[in-house]
Amino acid sequence: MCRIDTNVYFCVMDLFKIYSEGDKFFLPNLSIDLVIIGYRQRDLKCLLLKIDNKWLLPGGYIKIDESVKHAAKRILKERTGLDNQHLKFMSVFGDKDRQFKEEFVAYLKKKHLEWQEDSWVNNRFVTLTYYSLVEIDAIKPVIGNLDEQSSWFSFDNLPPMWMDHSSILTAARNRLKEDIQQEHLTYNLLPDKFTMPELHQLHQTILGEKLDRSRFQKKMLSSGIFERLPKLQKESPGRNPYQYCIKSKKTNPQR
Amino acid sequence: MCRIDTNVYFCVMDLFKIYSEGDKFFLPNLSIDLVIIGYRQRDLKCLLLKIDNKWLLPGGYIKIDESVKHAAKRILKERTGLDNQHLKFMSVFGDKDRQFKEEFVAYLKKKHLEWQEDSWVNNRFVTLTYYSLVEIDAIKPVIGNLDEQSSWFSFDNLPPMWMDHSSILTAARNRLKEDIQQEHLTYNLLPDKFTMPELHQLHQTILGEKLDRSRFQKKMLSSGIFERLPKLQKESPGRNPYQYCIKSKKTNPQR
DNA sequence: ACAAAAGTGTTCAGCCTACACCCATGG
DNA sequence: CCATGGGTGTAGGCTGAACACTTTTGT
Repeated sequence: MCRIDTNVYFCVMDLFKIYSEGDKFFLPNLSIDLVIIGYRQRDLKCLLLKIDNKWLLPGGYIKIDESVKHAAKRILKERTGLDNQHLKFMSVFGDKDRQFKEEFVAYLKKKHLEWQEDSWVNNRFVTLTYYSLVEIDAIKPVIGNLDEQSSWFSFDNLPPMWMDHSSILTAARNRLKEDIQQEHLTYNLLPDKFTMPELHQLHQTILGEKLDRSRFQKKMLSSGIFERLPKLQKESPGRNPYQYCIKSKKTNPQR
Repeated sequence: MCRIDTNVYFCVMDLFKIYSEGDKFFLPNLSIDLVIIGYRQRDLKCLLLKIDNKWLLPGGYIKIDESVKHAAKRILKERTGLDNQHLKFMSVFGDKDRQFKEEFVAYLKKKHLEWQEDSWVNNRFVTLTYYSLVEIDAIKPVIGNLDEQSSWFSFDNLPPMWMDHSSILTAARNRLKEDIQQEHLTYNLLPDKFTMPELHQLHQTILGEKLDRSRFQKKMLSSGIFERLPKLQKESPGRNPYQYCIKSKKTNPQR
């Protein structure tokens, strides 16, 4: 058993060591990829990292003495800086040729890292994907020591991506559409206080269709998970909406 | 790349080789476990294998040059003898201490197999679980070279099981309950020709509650996936039910 | 003919839908 | 006081629930 604190690990070990000996600390054929989803200006966005002019999902590996779920939470925390974010398992991507090998060769050479034919990163990886709904303004994206840049992209305007990460994004986008019909989870995308018109617009964006305003409001309120706050006194032209918060967040605060 | 036909592999390699060198052919920390579900005499059953007085789910490993999905299908075929069975991904079990090690020690010693501390089977395994709905009478369970016996068990009367396989079964039982509310897949548990009363009883068994006969029938027929056949002419006391088959099975036969 | 079991119809309630109306606020 | 936009009410239609009724067949 090798217990290694992730922070220590990422600071102390150099890249070479990660790539040559990572399989001593991580399960060698499994990875985790996260689709971190945010919402701003009527647009669904996801957080991506840049390596060598192509983008990829924030992800990581599962430590030998760590559960899969813990790994996913840890990676999410590493990337967003926050605990207790929404996190939901999506699916398994397990194609037989699913490996970075070909794509990484050029990049590693460029970085003057020795190309190791037998390095664990050349392995074929089965990846477990999760999606997480976050409030964009509450998190501060953290870039790792390989990534050059992190940025939010609209789902409608995605950049060129590594390997099969585009398909993972598409799957997440579709999955979210299905899930919100059953579960109330979209408030995770909004600040702690939000209005019904905001929530309404968010659902319309996710589903890509108009929703009846009246019915939407009644459906949401009948769920009983929202608590109305004193009305917003502000600068809008017409009547101002009430603000709402999530009841459970008060009794059992999430952040 | 080592391409090894599974049948050849299972016949030629001896147990010792599987357990000492399996990691040369399989992804070393991943397994697949199947909950194969059948239905007989108003009872939901699952297919289990016996090793050393404890039972376990039929399962297997993913070959290095094989997709996860293909592995699941292959394992299902190995165990049931049939292609194109229903198969649906369920979930990931990835606890950090998820390994057979402790439990296998006693058994391997009993079998006079040398206990190898560093054998790959001692690894911690993340398992990908699937469930499959099958027609009990159409399949002929195949036992592997380790299993002593295979048998169908009622979900209400499960035997002692290896590791966390009981929890996997419970998860599958609950998942099935949820899934049939959304999807029409239960016909997989019945023969190609079946009656509405049979389907009705099956749903009642799965859900564990009474369902209105009239409404059930109308709901099923309105889905449009069933095709009515000439009425059954047989030995029942009252009126005899129509038989139905699945339309898509005729145009696109599943077996 | 009657009992038993399958198939169909009827009624009622509740929910979804669409839209109209009311309310609060800024100009 | 009117335009703007949020909040609420209401009439019509659809679907689901409960149960009654009809049909078929063995005894």
